[in-house]
Amino acid sequence: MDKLDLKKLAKELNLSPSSVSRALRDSHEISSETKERVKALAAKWGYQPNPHASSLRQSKSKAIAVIVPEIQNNFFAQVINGVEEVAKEKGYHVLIYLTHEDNLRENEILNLLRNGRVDGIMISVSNTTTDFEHLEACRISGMPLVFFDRVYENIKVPRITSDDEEASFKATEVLIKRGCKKIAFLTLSDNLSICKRRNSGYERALAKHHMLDMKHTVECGMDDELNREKIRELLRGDQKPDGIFAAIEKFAVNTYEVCKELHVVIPTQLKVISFSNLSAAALFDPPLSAIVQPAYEIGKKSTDVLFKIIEKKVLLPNDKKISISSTIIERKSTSK
Amino acid sequence: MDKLDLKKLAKELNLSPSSVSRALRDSHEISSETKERVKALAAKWGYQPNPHASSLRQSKSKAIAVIVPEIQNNFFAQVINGVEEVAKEKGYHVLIYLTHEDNLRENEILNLLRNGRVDGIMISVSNTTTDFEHLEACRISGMPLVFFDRVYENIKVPRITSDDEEASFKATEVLIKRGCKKIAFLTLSDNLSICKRRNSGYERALAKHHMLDMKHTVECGMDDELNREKIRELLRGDQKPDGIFAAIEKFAVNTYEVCKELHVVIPTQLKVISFSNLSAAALFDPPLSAIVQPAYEIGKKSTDVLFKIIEKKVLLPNDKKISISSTIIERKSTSK
DNA sequence: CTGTTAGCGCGTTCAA
DNA sequence: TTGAACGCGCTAACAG
Repeated sequence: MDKLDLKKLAKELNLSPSSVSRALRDSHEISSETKERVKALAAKWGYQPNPHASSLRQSKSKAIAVIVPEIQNNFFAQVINGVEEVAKEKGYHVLIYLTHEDNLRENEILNLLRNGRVDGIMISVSNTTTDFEHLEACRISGMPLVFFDRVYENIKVPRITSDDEEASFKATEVLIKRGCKKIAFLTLSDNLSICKRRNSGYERALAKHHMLDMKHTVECGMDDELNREKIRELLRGDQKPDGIFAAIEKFAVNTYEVCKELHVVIPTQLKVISFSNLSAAALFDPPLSAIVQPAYEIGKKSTDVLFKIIEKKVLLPNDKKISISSTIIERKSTSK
Repeated sequence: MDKLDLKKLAKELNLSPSSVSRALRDSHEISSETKERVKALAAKWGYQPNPHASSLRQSKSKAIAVIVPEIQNNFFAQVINGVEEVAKEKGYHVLIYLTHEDNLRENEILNLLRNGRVDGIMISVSNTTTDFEHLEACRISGMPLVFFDRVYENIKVPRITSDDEEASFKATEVLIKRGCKKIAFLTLSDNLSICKRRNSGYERALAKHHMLDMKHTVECGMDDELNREKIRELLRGDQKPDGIFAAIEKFAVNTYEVCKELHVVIPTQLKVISFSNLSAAALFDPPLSAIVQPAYEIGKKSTDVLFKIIEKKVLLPNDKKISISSTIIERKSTSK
């Protein structure tokens, strides 16, 4: 059996292609009798409409794009899981693009998508993104667009995040309540929305407990060895902290590595808490106290909002800025 | 600025749309002078051809599909990373589909893709897949298809895997050399290729060391609590093993959980080794000995082979069955 | 309720 | 070297 199209179905059924098309799309202007006939044959022959023809005609692709910095990260993987779930229900397809934290790559990807390949875009911006013209251009072009987790506040599109500031505040307080006097904050780039918010939460907690003078922020990056070097310095210095709050899971891992190396005992000598969506954090030595973001929910909610835009529904005010609560799981790494 | 198409470019340049099209595709029958003119304007205006029109015309989509059981698993995430890398270089787009280990879902997805939406498919089959007609139908239809990791041997398409049998043999020998006398094997479904191969490696090692009578296989599943229950039984029974070899990372995690609960000390009372691509396995308590699969390489290689098929290149005999070596990292969980 | 016609935007004829 | 015309497969507009 070779190429199957509407015309072939139509000929077999003694109908016109357009009637077949209408029948398959459940048009109200087709008798239920012929609908049945058409659908039966379509099913029997396993007919699938050519998506390119249909997309071309309707100028919509039935596909959405998810742009993330990396995928080898439980958080983003869980988000994608949520996205796929919602997309599937809508009969949509999901395209994945990785920026590898590269602003240039992010730019290229957005360019590729500016031609109708997708009906909407969800993005978590890369940490090297300081120039947002490509995103603004995307918005202006009318492409449905949603930010999640790592957002850019100056562009007026819906943002779905977790409660970073509040969660960081609480996490810092956990350390304080467990007796920490000097808490260092390991963060990524300060031009990253999540880092800014997490930093505010950290500062607010310090301020509340009159510890602002002990504030110590260390900017880490993507390179593990470089991070370890910075953490080594930190733990060897005379301003040695007794608590570390890591804004990124990776940095908690780096901290654990250095502690092993330097024989710094967690939690006795150093308490650690971190953002992390790794379920195996409970098996760490010692089990890592974690701020778990609602990744799957963020994925689902972002996709919901994106579809509202695609379907030109009215966005409620609270669709435009959604914050979903994280959960703090205290484990041994912050115990007394 | 609204919709941009060949016609608009053509008008501005005083050329016909077909000439513009040819110029952009570097046709030899266009003067290099006009080529430059055309490309300059296209770049300036940020022209991107409509992918649906072009796909419809050329019957190719410039997209490939990756079908995986789940994404919240470092192995598959790393594979996708490799896939995206190669696809990007080829100017291809990557569609992601999750089966959630559901044969039915797998079936539906393959059906969706049977109409030209993608030029090729890469799949790691779900563990509930026992009926392979949908895959065979896909192959017969002429759709470029590649299996990776979890393959189905009876369908004649290229398979890219890691050296499961050999790696399992070695892993089992690690346990034996560290003094284990009773080694249990935690596996998923026996109709899964990887599990079959991993089981053979396990058996071969036992046989070599005359321990086949101690063979003990436990079939686990996707439900963590159920798995823990099975492991609890195992560790409480009078046939209590002194070594566990987990075919799937998840089961090692479940084992650790149960050991904590029952105060079974690893590695003194029980040694553990597992397939795992989790870099944080080094931070476990105790650090987990792991068989690390070359996930990223599997992703890249699979995509390379898929493109060879798409481009109708001749497949060398050793493109059809590729096995890439895993690496065993011994850590404290298997020390004496 | 159904058929006919036209055109989505592109790339490939064929003709000049 | 370029332009005009056609059709990929589908669906929306217009008839009947």
